[in-house]
Amino acid sequence: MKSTTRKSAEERKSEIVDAALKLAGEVGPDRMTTEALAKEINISQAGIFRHFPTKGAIWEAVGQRIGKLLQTKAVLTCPKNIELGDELRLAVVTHLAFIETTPAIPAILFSRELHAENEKLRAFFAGLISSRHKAFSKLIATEIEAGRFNKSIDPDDAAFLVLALIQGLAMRWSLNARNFNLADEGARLLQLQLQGFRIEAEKAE
Amino acid sequence: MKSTTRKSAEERKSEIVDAALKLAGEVGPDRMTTEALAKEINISQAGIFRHFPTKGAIWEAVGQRIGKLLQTKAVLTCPKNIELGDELRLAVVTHLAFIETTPAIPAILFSRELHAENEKLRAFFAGLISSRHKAFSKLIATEIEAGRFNKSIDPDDAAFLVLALIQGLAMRWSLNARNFNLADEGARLLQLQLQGFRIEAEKAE
DNA sequence: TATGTTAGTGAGTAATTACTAACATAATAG
DNA sequence: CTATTATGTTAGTAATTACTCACTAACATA
Repeated sequence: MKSTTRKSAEERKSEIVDAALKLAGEVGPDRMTTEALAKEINISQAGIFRHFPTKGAIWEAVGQRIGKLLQTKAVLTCPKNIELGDELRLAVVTHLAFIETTPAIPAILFSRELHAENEKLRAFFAGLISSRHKAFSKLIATEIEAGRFNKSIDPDDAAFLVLALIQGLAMRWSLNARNFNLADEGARLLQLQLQGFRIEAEKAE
Repeated sequence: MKSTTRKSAEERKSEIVDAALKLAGEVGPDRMTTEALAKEINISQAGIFRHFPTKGAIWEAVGQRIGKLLQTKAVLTCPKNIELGDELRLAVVTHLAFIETTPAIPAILFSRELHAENEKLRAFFAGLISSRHKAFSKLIATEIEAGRFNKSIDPDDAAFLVLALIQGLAMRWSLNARNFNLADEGARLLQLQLQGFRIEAEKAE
């Protein structure tokens, strides 16, 4: 199929990153070959390398795309059918909802590409996670100062528990073929988690 | 290097599984090639296939080995320097200590081999996790019945939180090049986690 | 000691996959 | 309208890796 129209490099690059995100979620990061990528957007495999010098560069671009999405889109994807008591719950449920629409994220997080092959990608994700941890920690500190959370709690540790909740849930979601609702399940577990942090109120129903 | 002594098939099989566990932890499950396996035990690469029909079969054997280790060795590896308040904490810290001595476990849990290539291995690990979940859930239910945990807590959900704690911690450990003490860090976080479940006692120091 | 069995080897093969080289044509600036 | 550049193609390469095959040496034992 000889193409008659060509796209700008910018557009193609974007298409390639789109396809990478899609395939990383669908078939897994390590099966996302340059061949599969090429088929997805209907160009030749070699054509990919017009736009990225190495496959590693594609992964970097995917990382940056995810970073951008997290900034710009995350809030929008927050489901409206969940009651939100506070900012922390908003942040967590929003994050989960975003993961649900972008399953490539946990897939990449559990991938060989990240853990063994691509140091830059690992550093990038480590940074993302670290920034989430800081954000959660800050929100928790605020709750403590406001007297809503027990003041004996270390905000950093509590933030680790919340992060672990997300990651553990993502892992279970992944192992269970993504066949339950992340945000719903997460909201329920988070309720229980935060209840443990809270000071003497509605602990028993 | 022509060998002059030969080992029994049983012995060799065991050696191969040992080497697989070791290499999966050291270089990662997906870099554990049959070549590397062969070098590790000083036989030819082809020799591996005298004992296992496919590489997948090796993974299955590794899974079973891990299952056995969990049963028989887990309790023994529990570190003595940690005070244990109750059975639940014993179970979790023991589990973490075992992971620490067998880093192949999280490595496999995050591997493509498990998530994408080997359905049997996935099922096996899913079973392991499920059995841990049940065990934790039971222990938590006991605590609730004994009046030490808040009775509004759902034991299954609470067990998910505890499991998530372990898995999230293992992920952080893995991403941080295993450069902190799993059992110690886990014991501290668990303290905070369980404190949230407990009924009105020593909540503030 | 003859004979069959089992553990082992060396030399391949087929498939996959990131990446390159040489060439081709659409888009576009002058 | 033409020259140049950017985007694309086809056809390859080199490396990796699970797995096979023909054959051999150690071992058991009748």
